[in-house]
Amino acid sequence: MLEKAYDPKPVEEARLAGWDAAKLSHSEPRGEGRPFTIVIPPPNVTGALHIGHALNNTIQDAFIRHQRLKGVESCWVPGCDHGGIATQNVMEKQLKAEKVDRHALGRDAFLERMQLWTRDCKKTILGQLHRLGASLDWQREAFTMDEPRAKAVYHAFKTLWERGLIYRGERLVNWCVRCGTALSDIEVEREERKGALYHIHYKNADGGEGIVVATTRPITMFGDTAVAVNPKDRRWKHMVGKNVLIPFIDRPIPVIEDAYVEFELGTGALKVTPAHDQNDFELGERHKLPAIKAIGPDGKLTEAAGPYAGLSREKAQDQVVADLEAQGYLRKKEDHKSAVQTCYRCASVIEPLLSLQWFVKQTELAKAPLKALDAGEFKIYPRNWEKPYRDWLVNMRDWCVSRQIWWGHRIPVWYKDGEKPLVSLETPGAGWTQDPDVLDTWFSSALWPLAVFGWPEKTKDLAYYYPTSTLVTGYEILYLWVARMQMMGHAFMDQPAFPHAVIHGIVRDKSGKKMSKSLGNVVDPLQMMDKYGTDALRFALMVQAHPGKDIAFDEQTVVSARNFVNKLWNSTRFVLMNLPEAPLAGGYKLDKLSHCCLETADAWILSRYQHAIQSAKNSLDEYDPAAAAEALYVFLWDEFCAWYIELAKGRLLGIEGEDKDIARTILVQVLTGSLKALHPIMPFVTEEIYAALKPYAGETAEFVLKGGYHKLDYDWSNPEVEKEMSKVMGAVTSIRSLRSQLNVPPGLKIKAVAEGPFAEAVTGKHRAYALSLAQLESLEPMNGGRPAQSATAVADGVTFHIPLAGVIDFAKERERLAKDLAKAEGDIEKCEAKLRNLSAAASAPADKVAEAKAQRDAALARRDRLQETIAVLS
RNA sequence: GCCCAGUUGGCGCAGUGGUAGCGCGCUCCCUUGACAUGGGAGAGGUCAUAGGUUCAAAUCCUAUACUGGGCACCA
Repeated sequence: MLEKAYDPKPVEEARLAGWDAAKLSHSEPRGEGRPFTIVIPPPNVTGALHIGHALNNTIQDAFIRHQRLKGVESCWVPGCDHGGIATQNVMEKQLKAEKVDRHALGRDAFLERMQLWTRDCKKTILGQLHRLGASLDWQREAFTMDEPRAKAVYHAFKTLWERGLIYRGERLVNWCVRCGTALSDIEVEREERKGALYHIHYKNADGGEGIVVATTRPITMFGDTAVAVNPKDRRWKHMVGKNVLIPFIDRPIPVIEDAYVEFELGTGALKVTPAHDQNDFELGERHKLPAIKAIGPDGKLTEAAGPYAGLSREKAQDQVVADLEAQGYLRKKEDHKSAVQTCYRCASVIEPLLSLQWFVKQTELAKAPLKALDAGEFKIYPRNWEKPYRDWLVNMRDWCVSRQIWWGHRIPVWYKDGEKPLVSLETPGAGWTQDPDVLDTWFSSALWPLAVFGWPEKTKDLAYYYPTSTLVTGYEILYLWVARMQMMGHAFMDQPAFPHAVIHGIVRDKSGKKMSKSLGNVVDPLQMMDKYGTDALRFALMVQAHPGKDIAFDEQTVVSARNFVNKLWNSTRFVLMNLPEAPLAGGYKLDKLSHCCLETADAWILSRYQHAIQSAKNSLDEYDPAAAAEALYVFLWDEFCAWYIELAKGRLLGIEGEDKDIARTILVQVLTGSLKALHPIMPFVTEEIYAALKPYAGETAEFVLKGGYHKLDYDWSNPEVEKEMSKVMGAVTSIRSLRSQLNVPPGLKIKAVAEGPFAEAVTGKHRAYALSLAQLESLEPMNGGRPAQSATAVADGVTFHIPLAGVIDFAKERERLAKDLAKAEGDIEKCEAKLRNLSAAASAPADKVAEAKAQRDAALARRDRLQETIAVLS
């Protein structure tokens, strides 16, 4: 016998051990037909997993288990990402705590420490995924920096180089002064900050009036190589062609014309700093202006800044502004808010810097993914993400892939004096030195769906599993990762890496704020699992995982999910309590029932069951986990437990016989089938229950996943019986409501007589249901007049009179009836409005009219009964 | 500036043309032999605003407001 309450811990441990021993989640190329394949978004080896990972991986696991239950060969590849800058930053923090400098340690020793860290971190992360129940193919674990993946990276680099898609050049890049490296355009975030706009006077070289420029960053003026004005701007026309002097250093620069300059902005005169601004850089190229670096990679001003050389950006800014003011250069200072760019890894201000870097050309690589998108060969769920994805592919600039850090794939390029750079996968011999930089971590991530299956080798795995089926990730890395995997997939395999991308939201805190360590509002998934069980956490996340939407995470949701798990557990306990100790040979099977023997409740629950299962499966097919979770929750709790189990109790308490076995069969089969449908979301408790139930269900599969979904070999859908049942439920509810509102003690059994068109059914066929669920002592059809001193419950098709002499408070009863009457009248009004509408229509749908009429008539009948009753009472 | 999403009871969210739903919370009653991690009964929304389409709009269209996000620009 099961325990009274579900205890997750021992069950989870035992089930995990069982699945592992059976290698349940391992896949090999086999059979005909396409497999269902997912590659995990590899978590960075920066620490432990957070609640967002729990969401991401639970969704994937649900999809994978769903496919396995459908009988599709399914493979989910685990692994981690080395995480480039992010991981190096973690290590640097550790070193800092130990007061060790990375450079003092040296590159090799540093990398050795990184390897050790990575080993531990991978263990932690994979352990957490395992505990979450993620049915990953553990034998396929990959790492973005292991041997096979390194081969893929080098091969990709070399191939792109040979195709002319990789080049090295001096370009303006986003430079993070703190991380000491270049970043790509999408690794930069923008935030609006308050600042000032400084109007600065540049004197004329030959002593004239000069010109006034406006800038937010005066310190860049030491890198100015021109001042530009609009050719149509008459205010400055006289200055064009003249030279002006940069304050303090008196370096002369020309005043030039360019249509890019706008009249209204600032003073209409733009200082041009090609080495520190993207637009200025382009302007400089048009006019063949030199680029002078005023700020170095260390964030300090260079020699070009004359007296200010060596000062940090911040200090120099204050000093320069003070001096400009003191010496009369500053003509005006106005408040100005401007967008500053910040590093997505360390949040420090980005410096646009001219530097020599490696780039991947994007225009060519974007063509195939664009075509695939337009052809519908690649779809993003929800679909509204397709447009931003498309826009990004169309507009992106070349991808800067070199990083001036140590942790990553070293760029496979070698230099030697007097020789052209050599792209080589091997050390080319004496005299050659390798490029010190490493590749952007996203370069290797982009190859992930290829590399995990052995590319560039033509492996059996690659042939079988590629392209993968579905990619599940958050919208924050749609460009950073998804788009690039598609580019690489097309570039190297002529196929998209996956036809579907499922984009989910991020997990926020209960009030909708983003979780962050500094806000202290992070939720630890392990803690949730410890407290409520893994199934509860999974269900709580899934029931809120509406496509593409963020989740406001409230621990209360996990509590109610835990309650649901317990409900499931206890309903199973109930079913088992009502089964004989020795299972029936072959089990209680639906196909042994003759349909004519089913009671209304049986036919009803089977119809609802079929509907719920189908709806859950469809929702998972459509990548809507929340809808699947919701459908099963409602069915199991509100229909199966609240009504069917209660309705079946009568037969289960009765004598042995066919009736009892039918009830048992339906309980066993519906429960078994439902828990299978729930298994993708809550694998542990469903596996445990399945083990207890399967001898009775006549099943022999070792695990839920092995047996697959219940096969429905008969169409149980039955709208008629559903309608009938809802009338029964309405009748029961009307009596319960009466009892509650008139304060009839719950234990007190009462007598009732029934009248109306549905009274015969209620007092006959459905009598037992009404007696037990409404706590009735007796229920008879009304003969003659209504009983004296009685209260009245009016439901659709049936009116109950319940003698309550001595118990009833007639004032309360009148109040109650008046309320019901008002409701009935409201309903009538709504129905008639609808009927007026429909009859006014040229082509009123006949079924809609009939439906509305039936609704109105039911409401009318209820009103009449209520009016009669009220008349009798007054 | 352009684009996208959201705006539904106290809170968090479903609901793509036909009488407003769920979870949590709240009120009252109940330890009846699966479950108090439970059961029953209730209270509580003119579905952001203004127009429009339609016999009929939370649902479709247009505009506005607010919130969030993406992109671009910012001298």
